[in-house]
Amino acid sequence: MTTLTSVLRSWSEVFMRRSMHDFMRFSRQSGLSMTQISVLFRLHYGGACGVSDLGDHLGVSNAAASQMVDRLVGMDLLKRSEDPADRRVKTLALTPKGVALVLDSIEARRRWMEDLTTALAPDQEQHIVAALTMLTQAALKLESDQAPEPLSRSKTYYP
Amino acid sequence: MTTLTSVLRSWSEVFMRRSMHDFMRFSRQSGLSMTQISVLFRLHYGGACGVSDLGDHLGVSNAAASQMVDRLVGMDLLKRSEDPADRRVKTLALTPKGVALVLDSIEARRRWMEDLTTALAPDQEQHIVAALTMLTQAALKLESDQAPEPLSRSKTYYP
DNA sequence: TAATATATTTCATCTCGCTTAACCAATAAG
DNA sequence: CTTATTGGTTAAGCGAGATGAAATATATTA
Repeated sequence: MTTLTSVLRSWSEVFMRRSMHDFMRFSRQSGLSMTQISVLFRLHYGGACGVSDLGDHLGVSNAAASQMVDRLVGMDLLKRSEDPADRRVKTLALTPKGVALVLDSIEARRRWMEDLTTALAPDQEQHIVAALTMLTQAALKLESDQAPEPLSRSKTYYP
Repeated sequence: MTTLTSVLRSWSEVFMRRSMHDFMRFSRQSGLSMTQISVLFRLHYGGACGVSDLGDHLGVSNAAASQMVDRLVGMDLLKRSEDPADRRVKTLALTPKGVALVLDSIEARRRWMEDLTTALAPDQEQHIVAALTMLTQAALKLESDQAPEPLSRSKTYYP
């Protein structure tokens, strides 16, 4: 029998395999650790921030965050600049090279989805759109139901 | 307009957020690194194997694999035993504690899917089952089309 | 102004995971 | 039987990433 649960499991298996595979490839090609990638995506999606914000985000001491930033700056992926409003804080932002790296990764995923789309018959599309919409909304509802408290630092960003 | 691509992106966002969140939580709670988790899942899904098989799987030297195994044995998650057929090889297998850890993680994912299922109206189910089936098959087809060569060591296992 | 709090960096030190090289034991090949 | 070859471990050393404690510079508060 094909219950929703089993179909869902099959789908997430193939989807996860793909995602993980892409992630690993990205990590190897760029030579970046998971943490470093997380920092880049945090800055891309979450916008510029200070060193200790990053520390909070990663769940790590300020000293560790500072050193992490230092390495990324050394790779020309991040730049540090003084916040004119409060000259204690160093505003962190992606360099053009950093942005390019992030966009490449996003593009790879987009391309896969595009390919997937073309692998489907046009008359299948409509049903799938409807189904995925429902599924996404159900998942979002679950998310808000199950996390009445803030997800706090676990707000992870990924390629 | 809601193209399939955009729906797919929304879905993968929420799905990935969930998966990553679970993964990170598992990693923190168990105190295990990504590599260590990968080893446990490799043994769970792939069955017992020798030290160098593990090294191949992880893409590292035998020495590194041996040390990794040593740490996991120290945590009572793996056990080493001599293969009676070829006494050079040490057969690796999960201990009960190791199995329990893996099963916990699998169970968490299963529960989420279960919850997701119940968050859907029963009359939606049928459509979603059909849609996901199509989607999964399309993705699998893509997979086999795009990887005529063996994916080799990239055969990752995940929680 | 003086005292205190905040943001970041630096330093010494630790652990993890990796590498290469040397090594031992068991098996396979000549 | 001798000589590779193979599977695994050990040792020395490296770099990443973490920590706590101390240092520095800027803001805030009493």
